Amino acid sequence: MPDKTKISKRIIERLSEYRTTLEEIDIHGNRNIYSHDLAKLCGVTAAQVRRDLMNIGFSGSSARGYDVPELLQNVTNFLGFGEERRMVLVGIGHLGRALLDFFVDRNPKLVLCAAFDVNEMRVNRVIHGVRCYPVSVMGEVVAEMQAQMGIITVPESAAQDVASTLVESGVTGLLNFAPVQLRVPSHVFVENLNISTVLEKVAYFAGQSAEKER
Amino acid sequence: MPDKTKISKRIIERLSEYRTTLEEIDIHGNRNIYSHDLAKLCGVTAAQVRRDLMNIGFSGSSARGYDVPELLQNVTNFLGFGEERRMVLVGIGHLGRALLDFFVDRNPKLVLCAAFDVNEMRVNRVIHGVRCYPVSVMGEVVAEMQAQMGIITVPESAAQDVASTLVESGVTGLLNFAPVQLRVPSHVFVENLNISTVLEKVAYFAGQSAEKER
DNA sequence: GTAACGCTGTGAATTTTTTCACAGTAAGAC
DNA sequence: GTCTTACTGTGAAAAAATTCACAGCGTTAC
Repeated sequence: MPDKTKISKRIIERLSEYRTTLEEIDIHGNRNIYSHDLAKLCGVTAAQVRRDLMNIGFSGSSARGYDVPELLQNVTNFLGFGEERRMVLVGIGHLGRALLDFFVDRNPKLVLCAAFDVNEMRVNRVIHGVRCYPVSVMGEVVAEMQAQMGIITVPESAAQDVASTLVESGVTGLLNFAPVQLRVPSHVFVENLNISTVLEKVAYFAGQSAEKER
Repeated sequence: MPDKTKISKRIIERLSEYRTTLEEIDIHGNRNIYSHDLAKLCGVTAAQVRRDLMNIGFSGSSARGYDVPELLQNVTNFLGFGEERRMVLVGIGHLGRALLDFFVDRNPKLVLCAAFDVNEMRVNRVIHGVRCYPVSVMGEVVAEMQAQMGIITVPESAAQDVASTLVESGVTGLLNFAPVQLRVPSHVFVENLNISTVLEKVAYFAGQSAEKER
């Protein structure tokens, strides 16, 4: 494990992208890759790639670039996928179901181990291999399974309660789709993903471009 | 329209969040808000809020803070929601459907006006008020409707073709869920939203927190 | 052998983003 | 009226992120 220096969110995002890309390159059988090429595939600059890899203490060769399998291994370990991570999903609406669907055949070290919903119609069954429970047993099940992460796709009004319960049960990372600022202890990491915000951003810049075009 | 200075992605994201929050505050009937309070609701600092509003040329009062309806109006206009924006969705899988669902009762100026899919089973009908077409007519329909934005939720292998067709038909902003770097002309804005990347980020920091706890 | 090439690793410079800190101001108390 | 208070607007400082630019090196060509 390289070092514990504080690594920023931005760098982690890029490392994750490098990892996904490297997996594909590895499958294709390419043994080496230059910073320049990896950069292009990920939409960043070559200097950025080199700097990021420097940050996690990985070195390449000046003639052959980076060894793909070795780098993949290193990035994977750095991100903590050496061991299995368990997570749960709360809220089995359309978005929740899309996520359940999404997990089929994804990162095998990120395991979605349970899903919860208040609606009785949606629980006590298995969707895409994931068992669905009523929220009433959420705290208990999460603690028992030692899940580390929670994905929140419930309506805004329920999000804070869900978050609190998850945190009490040992969860230290949340991905929150509800458009509300969650209050959690400082040791818990929260990533907010507000679809409206993302769309409005695209709308703004789409407008800018359209303006320039005229 | 305030000014032409280059405004960064980061600022636009925050403005969008302020906007959503202000709408709720407005509905609640509060007429004024301090930078400090808006900041807390959005998870940023007060100085940040003041700086951002300064960037779009909005001023408050030293005694009453910001006038809520006026600020909401200003931010809305700045983001370009004075007029209607049309967008289309390509890929009516689980994620696409979740997004169709999501749009019910959202920003009334961001109109999802059509959806497309290759699968014949999914088209020629109306889902949540949105008409679904086969991709074969996509270019034609998009151009006719003058859609400005496209949301791509097709598999990785089809994403580039879809993007190219959309751009040819006049789209200048893309929200891309496929884990691939799209090649588009420089006047087109692309926002990539890779769920895997977001999750891996949460996993990393959840791990860090869990480690600290021990 | 040695020359030429094109890569990495990385200090240093630059640019961008965020925070600090305080002058200026309007409202309310009295 | 004057005093107090708590806010905004904003230069300036600080911090963070990115890019530059080049020394140093392994490989290949000849």
